[in-house]
Amino acid sequence: MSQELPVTSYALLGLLTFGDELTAYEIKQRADATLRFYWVSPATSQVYSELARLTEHAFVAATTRPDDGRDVTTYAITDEGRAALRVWMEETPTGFPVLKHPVLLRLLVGHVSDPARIEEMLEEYAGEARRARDELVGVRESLRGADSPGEAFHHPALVADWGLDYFADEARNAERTLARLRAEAGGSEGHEDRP
Amino acid sequence: MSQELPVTSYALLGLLTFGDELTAYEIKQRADATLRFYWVSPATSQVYSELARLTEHAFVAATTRPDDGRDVTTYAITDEGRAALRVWMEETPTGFPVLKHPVLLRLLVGHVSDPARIEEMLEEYAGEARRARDELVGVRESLRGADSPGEAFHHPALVADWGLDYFADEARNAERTLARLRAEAGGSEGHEDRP
DNA sequence: ACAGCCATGTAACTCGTTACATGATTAC
DNA sequence: GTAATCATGTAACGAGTTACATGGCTGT
Repeated sequence: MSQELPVTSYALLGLLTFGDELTAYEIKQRADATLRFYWVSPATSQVYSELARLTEHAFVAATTRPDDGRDVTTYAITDEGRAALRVWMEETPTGFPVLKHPVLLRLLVGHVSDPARIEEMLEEYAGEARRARDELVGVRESLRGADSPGEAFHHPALVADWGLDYFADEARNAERTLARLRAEAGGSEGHEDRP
Repeated sequence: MSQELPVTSYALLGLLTFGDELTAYEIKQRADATLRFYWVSPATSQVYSELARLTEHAFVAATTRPDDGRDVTTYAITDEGRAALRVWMEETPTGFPVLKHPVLLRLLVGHVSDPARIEEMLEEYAGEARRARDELVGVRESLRGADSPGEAFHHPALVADWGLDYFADEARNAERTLARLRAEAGGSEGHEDRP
């Protein structure tokens, strides 16, 4: 009954399945630390509105408690929420990944731009991919101790390992393409058939 | 003057830089054949509305010509369009790729689902990634003959080669993760410390 | 005769973003 | 005292989607 929620809703709901109760603010942080790499980094305002919707559906329960004078609201997943997440996982089609890759988009139309600019872009991107990988290494390390089969962070660890490979592959592809472009530029100045 | 267009606009504009003049319908097909893999597959209706906007900006020129009785409109990039594309390429930040990966999202919360369902999902995805790669092989083949440095499809060929690697890596990661899950399930039934 | 492709749009809607606003507590 | 972080939202907007509508031409 009702798989009519956007995927991001289920994603946020999923962040609450690790045994703790979080504020919207903390959920946003958790999303930035993990979801960001392979789904999205929802805007803070969206986190609040999705939580409001999840509360309406009774998939999460909000608890408002005074904390040092001010009121703080924490959210916990409910049994209905867990059931809904399970139904979504098992009965809705997974769908194929969507990749929005501005580097590849710009490379595609590289012939309208300065070759040096394209090379610069690839170099920058290789660096960014390596930095993203380094950040993920940090995430992966933080899972150690509870990442064995059956433990709480086993699946997140599998995801992180996949991500580590992905970013390494991206950096490698950027560097390989860069090397090809440089070899061409160096091999013959401007034109082909010049001995 | 005006980099205020959405990236998809420039993407469609870029599809018109390969020396031909296309109908909206054909642009949609070209997008489905190439852009789809690393940007988006815009809805047909969006192709029409983006082309209308690009025409307003004089980045493309529409030519309506009767063809077998009915009127057919083709679009060609203008000099202004080429200049705008170049400015966009060289003066706006490229941005980091956004990956919406439903397989990784579901794997992350795998502990709320049936393990068999997760394995099934990974198996399916590995197959889909291989099929996507096969389709890209077809695209890559179609570029042969004009893919050398300096030729029209050199950059698209670089992109396609990158994509071939990407999909192979995805299939490999899916299979590796699947193998890990199966090894765990087979190695010890349910719990850990049982000899 | 009918399905499928070619070709062109309009209308309604939703997801998600940016900008804005507020205020309290903590660290320097 | 002032900057950063914690915490919570509202409002306006834009990109992109689905659903709908139309009609001619092409192959069987």
